[in-house]
Amino acid sequence: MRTTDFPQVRSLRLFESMSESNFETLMQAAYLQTFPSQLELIHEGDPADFLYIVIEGCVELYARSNGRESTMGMVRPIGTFILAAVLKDAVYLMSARTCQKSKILLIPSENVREAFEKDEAFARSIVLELASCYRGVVKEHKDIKLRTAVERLANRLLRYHADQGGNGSLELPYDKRTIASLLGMTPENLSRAFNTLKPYGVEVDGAVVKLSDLKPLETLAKPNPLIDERDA
Amino acid sequence: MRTTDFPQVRSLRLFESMSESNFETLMQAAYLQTFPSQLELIHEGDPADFLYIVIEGCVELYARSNGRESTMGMVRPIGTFILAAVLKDAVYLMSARTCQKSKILLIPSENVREAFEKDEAFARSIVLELASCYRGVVKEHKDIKLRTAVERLANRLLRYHADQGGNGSLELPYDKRTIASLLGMTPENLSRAFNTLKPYGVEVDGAVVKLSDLKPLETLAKPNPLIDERDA
DNA sequence: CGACGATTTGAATAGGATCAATGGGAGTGG
DNA sequence: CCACTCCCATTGATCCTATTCAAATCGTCG
Repeated sequence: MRTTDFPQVRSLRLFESMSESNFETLMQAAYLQTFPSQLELIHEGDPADFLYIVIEGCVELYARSNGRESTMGMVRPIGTFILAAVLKDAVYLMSARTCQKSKILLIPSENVREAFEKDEAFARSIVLELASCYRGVVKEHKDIKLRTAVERLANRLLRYHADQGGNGSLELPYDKRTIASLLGMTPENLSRAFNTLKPYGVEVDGAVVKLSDLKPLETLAKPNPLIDERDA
Repeated sequence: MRTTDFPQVRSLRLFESMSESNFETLMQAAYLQTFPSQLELIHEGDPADFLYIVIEGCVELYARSNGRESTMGMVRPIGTFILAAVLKDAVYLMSARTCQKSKILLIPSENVREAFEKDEAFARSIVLELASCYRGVVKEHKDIKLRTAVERLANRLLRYHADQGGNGSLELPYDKRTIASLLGMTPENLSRAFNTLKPYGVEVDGAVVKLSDLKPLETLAKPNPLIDERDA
């Protein structure tokens, strides 16, 4: 794996201030692999052998307990996952599977920790990355503890809408079943939540959602930057 | 504030590998204050001016949205809170109030970030601390997404029981209303959940809970180390 | 003793889950 | 190109969980 293969990886906040030679060393230890859809990449409880970076495709993070399963997050290019487990040399708390054919970069945990020890700038970048991830989960936790299912959906729609340009229309980025699980509800309940939002100007056609009037939707959703806005 | 004032602070994982002089500098910038019970220390949305360390007493982290409020966590000596906001120079995502008369050490954010820039060992400690906090929230998030209220209570009781020696009896560490909010339910529902657990050998008398038979309780709770166990 | 707050209990309601059945593409094979 | 199949999404009916509102009880503290 040569450094020049991945300018996008290099440009990740996590790596950009790393020294060239340390980055090179890290990349030389890494593997680039393409996986088919629906392949389980990691399984919760297993030791964290690799840090994963999604180069192409999409990865779902999920967790199981008892007989239940819930989607914990989605990772799209260029994004990393399970950094915390790698740094702590602990077991994964979440499982991960591809939801499309995906190109993934795997960096052995040991090498990440070594680079973390050797490269001061990298250690600092990791702090900021971890702090962002941490705040992300806190926001999700607030979302689920402080809002009803319909409110969570309304706010999520507003977020996707803003992300996609805010021109009155948005495309759902994942299967509805996945979105339902992300939002902590069943697919049936998601479907009903969409119906509940119809009087608020939400029109669903497959994966396309049209928002004909933001005002009433925002009144219902009461978006809160301390929950809905992504950190810098 | 002199270094020798706080051997316990120095011994925090966060500070123990910091250089003596940097630690001294940090402590000299810090304030030690005693606050009465029920005082709001920080308010979500405000800029993170200080890193807080609980020396004595107890602090509740909570969040509000819409008209609702939920307890996000409790901090006891010697524990820090809102490290992530301080490092990112961002606003607090949670509010905090004392739940007893408490002695708190406040370190100006700027000084923490300065130490983080200057002291390599400190930066590394922060990474491990943040990674632990991150994994803690992920576990709470799994808890609430994968379990019913009764299951959450059962597992929490088992955790307190183990923490307190596992001799068949435990004391609830907080008000029932607080525990209810921590577990994501109403006080009424907590009361009913206790009743539901009665046939499983759970006997409640005020803040004292007796577990007469762990087997059936564990069968119901299905404790999962990837949710219930604290990280090292 | 009296007052207050916390907890518990009861009744009614709402929110969400489950089970079952139907409709609707997307992809496959003829 | 069409029929078939499969999976996803939707809808309906019902059940269960949890919230809300109200009232009673308990304990503590002055």
